[in-house]
Formats: sequence, C-alpha cells, structure tokens
Amino acid sequence: MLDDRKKRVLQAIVEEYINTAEPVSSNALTKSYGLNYSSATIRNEMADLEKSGYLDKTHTSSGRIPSEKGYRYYVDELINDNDISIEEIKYISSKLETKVNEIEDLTKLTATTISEVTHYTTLSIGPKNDEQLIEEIKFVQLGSRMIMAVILTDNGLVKETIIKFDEDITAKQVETVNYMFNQKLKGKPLETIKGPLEDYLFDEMSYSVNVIKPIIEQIKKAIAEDEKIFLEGANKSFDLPEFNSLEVAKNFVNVLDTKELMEDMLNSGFAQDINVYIGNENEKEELKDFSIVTFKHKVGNKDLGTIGIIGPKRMDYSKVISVMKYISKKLNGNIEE
Amino acid sequence: MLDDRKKRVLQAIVEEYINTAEPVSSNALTKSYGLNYSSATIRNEMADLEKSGYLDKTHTSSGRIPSEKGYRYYVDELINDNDISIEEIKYISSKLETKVNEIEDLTKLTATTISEVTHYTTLSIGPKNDEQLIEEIKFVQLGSRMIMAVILTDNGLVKETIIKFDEDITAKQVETVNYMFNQKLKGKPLETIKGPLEDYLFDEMSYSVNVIKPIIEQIKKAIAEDEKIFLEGANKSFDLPEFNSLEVAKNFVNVLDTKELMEDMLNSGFAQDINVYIGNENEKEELKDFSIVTFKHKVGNKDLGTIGIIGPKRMDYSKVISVMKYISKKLNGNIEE
DNA sequence: TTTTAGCACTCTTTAGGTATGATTGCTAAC
DNA sequence: GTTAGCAATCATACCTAAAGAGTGCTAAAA
Repeated sequence: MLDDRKKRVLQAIVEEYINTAEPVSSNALTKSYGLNYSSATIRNEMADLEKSGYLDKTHTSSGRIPSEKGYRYYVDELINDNDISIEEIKYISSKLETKVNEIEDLTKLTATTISEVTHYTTLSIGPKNDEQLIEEIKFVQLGSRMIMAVILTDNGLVKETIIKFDEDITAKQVETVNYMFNQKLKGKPLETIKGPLEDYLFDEMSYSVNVIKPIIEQIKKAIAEDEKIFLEGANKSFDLPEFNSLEVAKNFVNVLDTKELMEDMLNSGFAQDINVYIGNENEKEELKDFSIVTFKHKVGNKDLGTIGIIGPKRMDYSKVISVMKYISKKLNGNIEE
Repeated sequence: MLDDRKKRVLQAIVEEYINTAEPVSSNALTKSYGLNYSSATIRNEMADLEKSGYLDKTHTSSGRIPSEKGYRYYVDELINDNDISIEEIKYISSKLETKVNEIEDLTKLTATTISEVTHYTTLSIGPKNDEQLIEEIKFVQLGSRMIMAVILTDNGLVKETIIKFDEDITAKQVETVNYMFNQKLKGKPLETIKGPLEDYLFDEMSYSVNVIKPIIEQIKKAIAEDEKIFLEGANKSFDLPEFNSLEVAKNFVNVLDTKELMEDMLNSGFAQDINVYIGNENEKEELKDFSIVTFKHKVGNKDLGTIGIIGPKRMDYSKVISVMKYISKKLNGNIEE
C-alpha cells in the first residue's frame, strides 16, 4: 500500500511522462507539480517507488518512467475519469447527433469520434454473432438466377448477402426457402448459422438441394465476413515520439494489418465495459509496446459492438476513459447537463 | 534518342537499383550485366546519361540512381511486360478461380492477388457511378418503419441500403415508391441519383413527402459512400528500405489514411488501361516519393473498378505491369496456355 | 525522525577529428 | 573508341573529449 505522498509522486510522474514522453527528473516534479519538497526528498520517494516496482529507469542516472505496474496502479487508483473539457463535450454531442440508419454506422461514428477527441487510433467491430438473435430472414428475388437474403436481428442490425445460382429458380422456390429458413432459425442466435445447417434443412428440403446449398454456403460466408474491423486514424499514431523507433512503427502497422490479432483483441474478456490492457498484459507478443483500451458499446442492454483504442503504453488513460464513459452515458440518455 | 549501348546501360542500372536499392557503380555493371566493357567505358556512358537527365547521383563520388526521367524511359521503352514465372501464373490462376458472388468481391480478390504476387500495397475501388446504368430498383419492406432499397446495375453490381422512417409506412406506399423510382430511373446512369432527384419525383408524389424524402436522402448517401476504397498489404511496404526514412513512412501512412487522395489517385485520367505515375508525375505533393500504377479492371467492356499499386519509385515496373496484363487477359479469357 | 544541501559519480548526447573504402572524373596510353 | 591508372571526393564508421542532466549517498539541518 502506498502512502499519500508516494501516490502523488507516482501520479505526477505518470502524467508528466504521458505529456512529455521524456524520463521525469526529481527536479521537474518540485517545480511543476506543487510537491513542496526538495528534489532530494522526491528522489528518496522515487527510489522507494522503483524498489516496489512502480517505476523504471532507462539508465543509472536518468529520470524515471512508469513501469507497467506503475501504469496499472495509475489506471486502477489514480485516474481522473472526468477529464473532459466543455469543448470536447460539445464536439462529442454534435457528432453523436448525426442521424444513422444502421447500428454498425453508429459504432463507426462513435469510434471516429473517440479517435478525433483522443488522437489515438481506434478499431471497431460490430456486435458479436452469438449475442444477436435472428428476428427474421427475408429472401428477395433479384433476377432469374439471383436472390438476396436479408437477416434481421433483434438488436436492429441488418445483414444482407447475394446468392447466385447456376440455374433458374422460381418464385415458388424462393417462397419455400423463405418459409423453411424462418421456421428453423427465427429466434435463434445468429451463431447458429455457422453450425451444421445442412443437416436439419436438407432433411425437409432434399427436393431442392441445388437451391439450398448455395444459399447456406453464402449466408455462412456472409456471417463470418461480417465480423469486419473498422479502422480509424492510423496516421495519428505516427506523430507520437514512440514511433520514431522504426521497429515500433513497423510493429504497429503489422498489428493493424493482422486482422486475427485485432479480432482477438476486441473480443478478449470483458469483466467490465471498459478494459485496459497495458503492454505485456496483452496476450500477444506483438502488442507488448502498446496499450489497448476496449469499450463494450451498449445502448440499454443492446450490444452495439466493441471499440478499441490502441496507443503507446504512455497513453492518456484519463482522457480515453473519460471520453468513453461520457459517450456511454450520452448514448444511454444518462446525462444531467 | 539513346543508342543501343546507352539503353542497355540505363536498363541495367534501373533493374539493379530496383533490386538492391543501392546506387549502382560502373564496376557492378561490368560484372553482373554482361556489359563487356571496362568500368571506365561504362563510366563514360553513365556520365552521358546523367548529362541527358536519365540518371542522378546522391553525391559527387557515388554510384548512379535512375532519375524520374530515367524511370519514365524505362517504363516506356525498356520494360519487359512478360516478366512472370510459371509459379506466379499458377498462383494467380488458382486465386482467380475462387467463386465470388459480387463484382466488388472480384475487384478485391484481384487486388489481393496482385498485392500477394508483387509484394506491394494495393488500393482498389469499385466501378464508377457514371459508368453504370440502373437496371432496376427494388424496395423491400423489412418492418413497419424500415425498408431496404436494392439497386441493380447493368454490370451486375448490387447496392443496397436501409431506410428508417419516423412513422409507419404501408405496403401500398412501398409499391408506389417502387413504381415511381423505376419509372424515372431505370436505364439512367447511377450518377443520376446524386443529382436533384427531389425536383422531379416530388412533383408527382407530393402526397407522401415524408416517405420520399428519407428515401432520397439515404440512397444518395449510400451511392456516395459506396465509392469505398479497399486496402491490401499496407505492411508489405514497410519492409522496403525506403521506409527506413521515417518521413517517407509517415507520408505513406498519411497517404493511405487520406481517402480523398486515394480516390483522386484511382480516378485520375485513363489514357490506357494501365497507367504509371512516377514520383512527381503524381499530382499530389505527398506522393512525390512514390510511384503508382493504376489498372482499369474490365471484363469484356464491363467496368469492374480500378486497382492501384503504390510503392517506391524504385518499383518493379516490369513485374507489376506483367501481372496486371496477365490478369486482364485471364479474366477476359484470352489466354493461350 | 524527516528533510535537505552538497557533491561525486554515471551515463547520454553532441561535436570534432581521423582513417577507411568505394567510386568517380580525367588524362594519357593503347 | 576503349582502357588503365590515379588523384580527388564523399559517406561511413570509429574514436575521443567535453558538456550537461540527473542520480545516490552522506552528513548536516530542522
């Protein structure tokens, strides 16, 4: 347990380092953070904090930088989760008033807004398939050999995909397909489509395998594909001093380009709505130099997808978390102005 | 006009520099390019080529690198447009056999294939709106306050968008809308939708402005939005030595992140199906360190969109152009195996 | 007991200086 | 027209020295 002054020193070092990206000296703290002690006293505290693992040095006579344990303590105990200015509130409000017709668009809009306010790169992904129920499936004939399947889910999402056939299909066939699919799938989780649909649809529809088969194939593909990741503000990260190391920059581009990595990242455990992963807390080796904050995006209890912020370990956690909390409140109508 | 030996020297320098990214010395050419002259002779030729502007030096006693004029001459006169191996042919063939149901998917697939074979970053965009005719518009009711508009174009593309209303709409209304839109828009270029639709639809449908207005708004938005750019292999560029310059790397990420820039790039003048822009030949200052090869992708006379390759000026033009030409032939069934 | 002044020590950063090696341009010979 | 030979040029790597920032520790002050 840290005493009060140690906490203040740690907080000051974390925040100073977030601002400057330079190791923080004992002298800097006495001047700018109202710690009314001599630099020698601060040095003693810093030595203690280092011994307990909250701070690191880059070399023997350098100033201190926060360790991952230090960041973790800061995020858990010292953060200001209301670090948001009037201007930012106004900007966010105006952005969120934009009318969107699809839920995925709202997720993207939110991600873009977060990226703009925090100046970090954001990733977003739509709601997970296993948390959505199929409300209805519609099949619309678009031509003699082409139909469109439209899947409506309970959280208001619409997924559509096109199916082409090698032979003509009739309106009657489409109607039958429509009936059967709804019969079997209505109310089930979207995830069901990924399973062995053939087995229990073929039985009853064996008379039209060449119609049913491409449909199943295609909607499976569409469902899988729909877990697409949206990326915003990749260039913003490149202005950060961390990215002067080519290795870090390269790693970053690689991470963003590796879709599986990002999916894992966005889908990893959600104890809370906001989760913070600092450096090596990330499961993937490639992410050891980055911090990620994920934000499970909800209105009421409708899942709207997940937004992730990726930035240096020296991320402005207070700002990021404050913005996320504000947006969450705003979208749920819990704002007392 | 260059004499034969000068051409050979220029070609050797361009190709050597493309391979090594290092200034090419006179000595290197006598050894590896079968130019059976002494290095002094080559030096004389190099001095002449430099005087005529085809080569540059990085400093007084360095080897030569191609100037933009040198690359241009190489692309126009010296290129080998059949620089493609059996393995590459096999790989491309297998990729292009993948079944895709939407034309945009074919463009993406092609872009991905090019990226994989050439190891450069590719951008792609679907067919231009003004080159597609509206074949049919379908309106499908998805709920009491939600419909979907599906636009079919003559080149086989399908665009769909969802429209939500503040009040219930009836099947009858949807039917009327369906009739009116098809009446007015069938056979017109997709671009028409961007124009002042209101004027000539409102006249005849003034009785239901609150139905028509959101529809027009939304399909306009959808058409505009649909000119989306697909990006593949951004991380590949980072392995190139050019990207050891942080300024170049940063510029690159900025370019990729700036959608307008990429759109302009993909839509700029098409004298031929394949266009090459070298360094400052690009209209945008930001692209001065890059070369871009655009490829107007067609099957028969159906426009399938545009694919662009972005890489360093030291791009392997022969490979890139060979691959594009091969794919073009393949998709048009003009391959004699 | 806590805080602070003072100072030696450590390490980074910058600048300058030198040697090395690659490559050219030029001259004169082939 | 071609080539050998050689001085001149410049990048690169490596070394050293000096300056500056910051710490750790000791002993004195509060």
